[in-house]
Amino acid sequence: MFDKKVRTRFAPSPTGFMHIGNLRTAVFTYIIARKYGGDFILRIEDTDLERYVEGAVDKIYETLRVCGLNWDEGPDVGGEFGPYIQSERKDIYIRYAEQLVRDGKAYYCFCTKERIDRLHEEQAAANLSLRTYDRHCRDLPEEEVKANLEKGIPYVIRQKMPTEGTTTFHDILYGDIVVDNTILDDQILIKADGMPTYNFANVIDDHLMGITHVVRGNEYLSSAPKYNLLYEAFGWDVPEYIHVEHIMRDATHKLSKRDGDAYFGDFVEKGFYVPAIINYIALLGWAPKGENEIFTLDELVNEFDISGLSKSPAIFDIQKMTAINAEHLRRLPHDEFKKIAMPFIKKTCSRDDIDFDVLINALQPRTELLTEISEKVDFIDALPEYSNDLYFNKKMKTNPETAAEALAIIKPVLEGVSEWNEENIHSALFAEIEKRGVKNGFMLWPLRVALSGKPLTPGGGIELAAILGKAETLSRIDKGIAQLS
RNA sequence: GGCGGGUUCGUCUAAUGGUCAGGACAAGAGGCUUUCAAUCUCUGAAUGUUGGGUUCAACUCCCACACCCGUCACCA
Repeated sequence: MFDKKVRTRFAPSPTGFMHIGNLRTAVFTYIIARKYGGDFILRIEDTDLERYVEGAVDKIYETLRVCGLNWDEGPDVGGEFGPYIQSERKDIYIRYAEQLVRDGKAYYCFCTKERIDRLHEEQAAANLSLRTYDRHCRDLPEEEVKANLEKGIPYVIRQKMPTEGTTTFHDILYGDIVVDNTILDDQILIKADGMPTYNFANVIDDHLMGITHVVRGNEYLSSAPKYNLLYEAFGWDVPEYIHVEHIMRDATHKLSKRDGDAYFGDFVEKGFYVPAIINYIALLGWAPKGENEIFTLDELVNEFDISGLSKSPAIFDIQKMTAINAEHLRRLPHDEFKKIAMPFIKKTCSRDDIDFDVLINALQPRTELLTEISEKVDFIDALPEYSNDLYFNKKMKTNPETAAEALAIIKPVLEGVSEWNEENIHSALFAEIEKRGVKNGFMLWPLRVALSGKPLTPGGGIELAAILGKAETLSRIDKGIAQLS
């Protein structure tokens, strides 16, 4: 299976944004190349002129780069098997198709689109289960072909399919798949506009570029046997195929653009951290050997094994993805998390005289999505209006009256803290708590409320005090006392 | 409809003839705690609610059936 250097390719069509299912295919493709010390090639399949979207190629580059899926050969970085954009390879395909015609394995077809449509309608009306081309031009006399060509009648090139027997196709995951040749259509190789069809261009390019492992979506499984016939016609070796199942929205629907969140960019916008996205989608349709499921891309390469790939569709679960995201964020070194979190903090917090390191420490274990951060720190700039009801806490046995008492005690204690840091605030407060023999919550719950005005905060009263600084802390305590009297 | 493929807790999956069918997310209960956060502990939850066969033994192999997905383009 790996007797020659592994070469894999990711071959997207520039028709829009990067779909998450497509990205997963890219991830698997990349991983296989890296895992076996091979090359990862990027090829742009733009043979459908009508569906081409301006800027889509740049989007592909950008997404792959952000994800760390670096390619060894491709349109922008070059390579010895270029060009890597199919529209620039037009002549190559035509040359190979014409070779097949000369060998009697393909033929010019002058049938109009209208004729084919009519044919299919008739077949449907006759309740035929098969709708194939009737091979009208398959055995046209040579003179007629020549005459038509000279007259400039538009044509396509079709492959002659065998009319009997079976074709066997092999997939690493699915094993041998055998189909009856009678169901095979004389497929079009070159379209009337001179562009190759996807099927044809794929075979030519994969062969010419020395691709050893083809990873692609499951939707190609049914048409796969046709490929073998093409390889056979040229006398080429067939690469290994790995078809991966779809990512589903639910049991009966694929994750599609209609769901609004099927694109890579959508997830980034929602606050997902890129390595976590990669990690999660890799887990959709693939399972590691051990019980750990948190991996960076490099770790995935290390951990990957084809036998872990699944043959059944996987339903996308945003909750699990969120959990994995949170875990990735938690594992980040302090400074790395700070770098990532800062832009989100800055969205609602303009102050820079606060203790960011304490804030980061409080935030890091509590962040599931990066976008939550902005809302979590919005009390720092200005204390929001809040209701005294927040001072009620059943478990802590606090209420507005006990809170007023507690804040009055806290104020002079904190005023006495000369070097303002988390540790000193903590020991000053706890000394007082011990002295008075009260519950921690008696003092700390009101402090947290007075400093934040929020029911939920990154950290408790001591951390908030450390973050806000002495002056701001004391001023907010005063505000709390005033509001309670 | 023909053809191809698939089917284990709600979800992702492990177990490729022998395990109390395991883990993670989610859910529920509890502990700790300065929060409804974080963390820890525990619980419930599945082999297609099908039917046959092979075998000492079937989630695993075979045959039906059911359901789901894909495909049948001058789209990829």
